[in-house]
Amino acid sequence: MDGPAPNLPPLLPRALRVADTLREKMLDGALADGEKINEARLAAELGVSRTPLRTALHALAAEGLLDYAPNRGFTVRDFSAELIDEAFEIRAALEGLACRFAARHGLSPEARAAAEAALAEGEAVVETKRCGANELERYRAANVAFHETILAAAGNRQLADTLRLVLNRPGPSLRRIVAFTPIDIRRRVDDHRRILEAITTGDPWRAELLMREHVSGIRGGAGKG
Amino acid sequence: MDGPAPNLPPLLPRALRVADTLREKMLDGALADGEKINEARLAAELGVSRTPLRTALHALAAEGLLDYAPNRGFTVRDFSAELIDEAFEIRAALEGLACRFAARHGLSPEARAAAEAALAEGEAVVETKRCGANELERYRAANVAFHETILAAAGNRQLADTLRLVLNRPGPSLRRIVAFTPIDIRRRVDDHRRILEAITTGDPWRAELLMREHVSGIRGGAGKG
DNA sequence: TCAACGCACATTGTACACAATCGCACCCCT
DNA sequence: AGGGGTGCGATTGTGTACAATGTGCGTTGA
Repeated sequence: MDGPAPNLPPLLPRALRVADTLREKMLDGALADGEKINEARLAAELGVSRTPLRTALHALAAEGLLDYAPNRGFTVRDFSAELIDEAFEIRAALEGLACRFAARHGLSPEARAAAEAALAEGEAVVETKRCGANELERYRAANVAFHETILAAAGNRQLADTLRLVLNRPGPSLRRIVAFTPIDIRRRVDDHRRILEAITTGDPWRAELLMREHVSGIRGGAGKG
Repeated sequence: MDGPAPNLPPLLPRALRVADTLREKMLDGALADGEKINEARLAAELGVSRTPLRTALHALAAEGLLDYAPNRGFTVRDFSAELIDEAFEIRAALEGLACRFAARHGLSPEARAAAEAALAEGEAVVETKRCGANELERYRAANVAFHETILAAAGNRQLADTLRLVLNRPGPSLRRIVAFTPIDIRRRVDDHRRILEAITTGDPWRAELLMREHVSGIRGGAGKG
């Protein structure tokens, strides 16, 4: 048996922790749009040296979250309203593609079970006819599970990576939870059912179309539906 | 008048030069798929210290060109045949989207002129009825110009960034120039004409569909058409 | 013989110091 | 007074030294 505190904490490299922290700050709006980043100050704030910070900054710039100008440093990219709309359309296109791939490959029994479970959970939330914080959180979790299941079933890592980049943007971020009416949730769950049906019946193009419409429909209403 | 050698070379940061160099190597296949990267050795080869090299590596990992495992370093991602097919479908979806945006916004007079010029150049190549290295290069340039014009006309930087990431992958890279028959070129130029027509007549969905088909059709034949 | 432990080497992660560049204000010249 | 050059402070880019972690091999004990 090992000592009282085994060998953990796993101690991820600082650069990764810093990158995550900065992503959070950007999603939370703690880093204002267009803000210039001072490496020395930010490094001091985060309690690390400039080296891992710079690693994180360059990675975030490559992800498209920061702007970088040689010898002039980094600035926070701004994601204003119209840009967010456009980001949703990109997300819709990519998730639609994922849906088509999933339908083409067919769902493994496990994937199908997971999708059904997520769907059932969503319908259970609808059944409550309520729309409090609790229901919202349950739906959000079920929704994320549904989308991730399909993305996994697409079996395309490039697509998954690309989509994740878009999802990390402030706009279509999963964490944007917005007020729903019960009707909104119902409609989205209905969407999910039809999408799953199209996938299981092996209708790739219909599956893609439905998913695209589904994601596009979110915008103008809310967060991740 | 300025001196014999003004103030140049512009001297981009080494990290950026290194990143470009590595991208080239990956496209040229000079870095084998799955190869593990030794920072010290590679830094010595490139004649820089590990610092800018690591910056470049992390950026490339964020772009999806490298795999990164904490404390275990970087490996070159492999892009085998089926992955390339899938990358083309991603590209098709994104370029289709760009096409729709361009059709929705409408083309500025300059953009339209540029697109027409690229198209005319392509048709001029077709007229030669030849398909040597010279014609191929002319068509390639015209093709790139056409696609870039539309992408620019889409006026969506997020989409442009996302697409550029996909284009930097070994598969759908612009630099993959493959042998064409004159008929291939003719068909692609015809595609271009119809796409441009759909854009100028303001038919966004048709424009998207045509572009998607156009890009999908490339695969199974060739490089960037 | 084999498994588990532990040491030593190789490789990656971080900090710090210094060089290069940029921005700005000041000064000089016309 | 205005335009341009110039030096200084601030910020970014790079090299290097060192700490932390992972990996492989040899040893040891049953």
